[in-house]
Amino acid sequence: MPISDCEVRDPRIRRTRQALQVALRDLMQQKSFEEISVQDITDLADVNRATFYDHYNDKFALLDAMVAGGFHRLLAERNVMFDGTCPSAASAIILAACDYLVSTHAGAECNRNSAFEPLMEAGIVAAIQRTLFRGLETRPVPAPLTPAIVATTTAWAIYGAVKQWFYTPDRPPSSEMVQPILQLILGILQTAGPTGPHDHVEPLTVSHE
Amino acid sequence: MPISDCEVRDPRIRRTRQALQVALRDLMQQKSFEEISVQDITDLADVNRATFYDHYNDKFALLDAMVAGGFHRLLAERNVMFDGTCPSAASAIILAACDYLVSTHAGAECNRNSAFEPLMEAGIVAAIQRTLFRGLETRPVPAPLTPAIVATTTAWAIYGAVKQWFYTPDRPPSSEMVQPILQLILGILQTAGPTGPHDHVEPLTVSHE
DNA sequence: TCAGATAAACTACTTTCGTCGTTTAGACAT
DNA sequence: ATGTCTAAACGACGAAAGTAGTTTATCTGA
Repeated sequence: MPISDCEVRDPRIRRTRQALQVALRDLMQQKSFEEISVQDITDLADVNRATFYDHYNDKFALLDAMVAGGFHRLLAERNVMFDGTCPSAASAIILAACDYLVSTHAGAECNRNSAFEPLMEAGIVAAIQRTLFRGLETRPVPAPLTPAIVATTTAWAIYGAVKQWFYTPDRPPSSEMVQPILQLILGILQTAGPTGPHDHVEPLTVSHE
Repeated sequence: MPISDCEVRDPRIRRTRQALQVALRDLMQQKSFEEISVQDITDLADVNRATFYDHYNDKFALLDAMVAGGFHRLLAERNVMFDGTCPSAASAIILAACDYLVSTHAGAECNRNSAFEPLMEAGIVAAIQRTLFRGLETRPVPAPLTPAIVATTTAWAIYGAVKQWFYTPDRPPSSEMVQPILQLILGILQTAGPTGPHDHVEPLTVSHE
């Protein structure tokens, strides 16, 4: 039975799981997701096929972990942290989502079929949601809303906007879309009241490297 | 090879596909989605297993068609039409999403794993998006936004809110959540300007039966 | 009504999936 | 260093997934 992916201490587990994720990523440069078998992945990762199932329920679970982890890492690399006061950190999240979507669709196309896209999308949205929630969980929101609802709504809204931008023919560069998308979703975030003690909050630091 | 699902003339095709969808729906009252095999579905639908693949690529595609069609039908039954002016029709969409989510999760639980949930969610969101887009496509929006982007963003935001409500412990009844959720997403819709010729637009008619 | 078209049934086959039980070997604490 | 714990390897198995080709039955249009 598979074990949770976060906070794995044993280096053997990390090595194997990373090998599987790298193998899947590389294979997706050539084939579409549904053409890839578990055997293909384990062959390339050089682990036994049965071992695969010690870590993931199926290839969908592997994809899920890969996307969620990859996007979360992208946010971490860019030092994106959201503390509840919106503007700059939210922009960084939007831009990261644009970049990630572009990067993952660089390889083989025809992934618009099957369960691939919805699954990848769910992973991205979940990562955005967690980031937003960390900044919102202590803030008051009018009942019956909750910080979780505000965070989830914003996360889904952001991804929806980015996705539609991505599939727009002759889309403008992502840098020009960040502000308009931010304006779209700002109304949701403003539902949350000011953060507890202080009335003024310093804008969040965001650095691109 | 599967054929598109909309506008099927041959009654044989309609009968078979409906039988498959009904079978899957009934089976999901007892087992979780991933426990259901194609054989189970075709046995209950009383069609040959090979015939299944004449209509759908796999059971995920069947689920997709079932959810999208089912939710679309729910909207149609309630006479939900969105013509671009927000309030009442948007409320009806939100309420329908709540109801549909509750109804589909009435049977076997443990569907939070695997690809089931993301796939179902994608179907619902797509149906919401199409409904919104029909009402928005002729309205002006500030560049570089497009009616499609506004519609998609709203659709995803609505579903995100409803989903998080659904998973909230001791959640209030859906009727009490419609207004707060509407307030959350209203800001997005208001990005779209007034509909073409007339400055005042009559509220959309919505009837529940 | 009849003829052509085509969906469905059916059989048979290969591939992939998912699991089980055993063995091997690497990680970690003492 | 040494012993214990446990992940990984491995082989084998049955079940399910897909696919291919042929036959049968039904719809559709003239």
